[in-house]
Amino acid sequence: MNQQTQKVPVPTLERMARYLACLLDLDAKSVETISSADMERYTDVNAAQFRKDLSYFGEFGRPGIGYSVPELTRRISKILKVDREQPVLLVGAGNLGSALAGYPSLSREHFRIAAVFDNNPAKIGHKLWDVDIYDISKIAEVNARSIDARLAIIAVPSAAAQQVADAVVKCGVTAILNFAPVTLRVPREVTVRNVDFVQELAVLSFHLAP
Amino acid sequence: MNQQTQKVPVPTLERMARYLACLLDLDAKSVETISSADMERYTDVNAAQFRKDLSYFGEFGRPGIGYSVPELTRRISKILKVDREQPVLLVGAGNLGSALAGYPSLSREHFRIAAVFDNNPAKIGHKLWDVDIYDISKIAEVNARSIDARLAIIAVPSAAAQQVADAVVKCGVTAILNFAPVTLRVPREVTVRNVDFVQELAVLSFHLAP
DNA sequence: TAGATTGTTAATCGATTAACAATC
DNA sequence: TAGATTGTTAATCGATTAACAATC
Repeated sequence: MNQQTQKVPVPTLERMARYLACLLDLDAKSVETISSADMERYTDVNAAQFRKDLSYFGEFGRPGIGYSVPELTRRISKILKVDREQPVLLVGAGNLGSALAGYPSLSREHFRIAAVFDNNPAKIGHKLWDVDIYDISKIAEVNARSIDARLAIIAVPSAAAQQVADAVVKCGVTAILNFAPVTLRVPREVTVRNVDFVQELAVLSFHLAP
Repeated sequence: MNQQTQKVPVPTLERMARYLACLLDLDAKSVETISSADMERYTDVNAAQFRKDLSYFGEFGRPGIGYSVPELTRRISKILKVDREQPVLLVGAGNLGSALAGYPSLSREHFRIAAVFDNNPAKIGHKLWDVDIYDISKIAEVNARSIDARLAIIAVPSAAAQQVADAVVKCGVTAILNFAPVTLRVPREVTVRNVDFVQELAVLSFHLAP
């Protein structure tokens, strides 16, 4: 069975992304072959889980041998669609946006911040790292012109997040990474993932001794 | 049954943190009462799920009426231990660390960045927002002196993350929020949560049309 | 009382893991 | 061949959701 006929669990996708990051490291170190037991050592993901995850997408290894690191890297990259360059719109050129745009592992996985948007006149027309900052009202125009991104990162204050989501969806974005701690309303065909580090801290806080 | 006798699923804790953020908003708007069906409208979490989640910790509502927003806020805050101020060590005063320290919702949930650490001599001795930046080698000393934090945020490059984790664990930290895309090795009693936004992007990328 | 909504049980659904035949 | 390791099935485990008696 494959991706078309069977739907892939979200936890599997999350782990696939982990495997890829790990494999890119191994590949950089010129490791050639790896077994599922080795992967467990690197990622803490159960070896059976690893093999099961891969099985949603096909066959990747050789019994008795293991997996070719370069080949597995290539094939997972393709599955996650990071074998090609993926342009990303970044909305919000504040502290967080700036940190995200400068993140080293972005380019390694073929994500490219293609344009930055902000509503602060002091920033518009300047650059964030190497990327032009445009007025938020220009999203549609800029994206249509040449970028044609379908991925957007929302790194604006909570109060503005929904409007920004509406705007990026209108210009063709179908996947949003949202850093504002609010529930975004989007059409069903748009995928949203939320990152809320205060929520993460709260979960950790629960585990503290009294 | 309660927290002592039954273990709470991690997804429940994650949602508890969401509920709290939502309730803080509602409380700020002076909403007095809310039903589980209302909560579903705000958070997209199924109403039965919401009630089930709360049931791990006791009884919170009144049949026919719903939940008192101030009371529920107070009680969830207590469960997540954010009813008191929680000091947090931030390691890494780069772009990301800076963005995190300045995050507005931190203080609302009673987290306080109590000290910042970096290995860049140009930063040590200065401040990040209002907080002193110390040399990384001083973690134990600074934390012992007065802060006594048990929560730490690691926002340093991947290559340094494990050493930093070792250092904070040694000085009494039992919960770590890790932004470096590596698997940290820590003693069993230490809780780690990872935030990896490139991984999040990769999951989104999978969902893009070919 | 009648209507609303909780807390909890039981049913469903889905994800993880162990086991093992197939195969390199 | 013997040993190692895959891919997949079946068993286990855990989380979600529907249903409903209790109760405000």
